[in-house]
Amino acid sequence: MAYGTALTVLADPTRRQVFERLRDGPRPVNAIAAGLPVSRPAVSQHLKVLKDAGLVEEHSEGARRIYALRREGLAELREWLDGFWDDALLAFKIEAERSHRQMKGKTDE
Amino acid sequence: MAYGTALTVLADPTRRQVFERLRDGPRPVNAIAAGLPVSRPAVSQHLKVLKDAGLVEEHSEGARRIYALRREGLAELREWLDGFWDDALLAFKIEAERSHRQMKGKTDE
DNA sequence: CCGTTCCGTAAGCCATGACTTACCGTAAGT
DNA sequence: ACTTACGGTAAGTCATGGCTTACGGAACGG
Repeated sequence: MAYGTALTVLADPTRRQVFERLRDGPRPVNAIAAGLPVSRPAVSQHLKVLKDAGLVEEHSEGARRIYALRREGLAELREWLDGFWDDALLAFKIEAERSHRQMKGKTDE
Repeated sequence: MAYGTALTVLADPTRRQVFERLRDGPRPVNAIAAGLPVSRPAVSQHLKVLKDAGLVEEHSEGARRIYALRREGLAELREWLDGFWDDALLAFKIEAERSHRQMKGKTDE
């Protein structure tokens, strides 16, 4: 149940910011922490949690640690979410809605 | 940023159990709480949180409150997740895999 | 009515975890 | 070697929130 891990880990707003900052590409801790409302060690701790959860990966480049996104870490969470639309037809409808945001169907709401 | 709300709310394991129990259809609080490792009031509290987050909806039937899943509450979270695959081609592949998996009804793990 | 079932709310306890500061090792520049 | 950037780890503080028990009100059956 790694989707549970992903949910737990991404629940924290600060940690989510850290994670989202990696969207645009790998970065050293420095660059990630810059501008964030918390101290640099706090960011380090968040990165550790993210890494343990398989959501980021890290490699050293000299003195710096470069962190990068691991999209596969989100896979199980995605599948779990998809599981809520288990009917194929309904799933299709959802997909369509997502694609072009226009549904005049009979759905409530 | 309602996806943040959804993440926060679904991060708790017990609350997630409550939520998942509604997958098979609407249920009164009674039925939801049965078998869970926490007290009935705890379940009520979780349901309130879920409702405030737009993840479930509630209507009264006599003395009982019936709770039901609101899949739309997951929409933003889904979109946020999808946003991590911003390359159109890659996104398409993911969609295809998702559809495929659902058609087959095959569960992996 | 009276008891029972249903469930939401209040109050309080307690563990979890997100921060801080302080410190340490390592890498590179001079 | 000395120094300066980089960043992980330790220890301790404090707020958050998930749980419990206790209670109260609403609906239904007898």
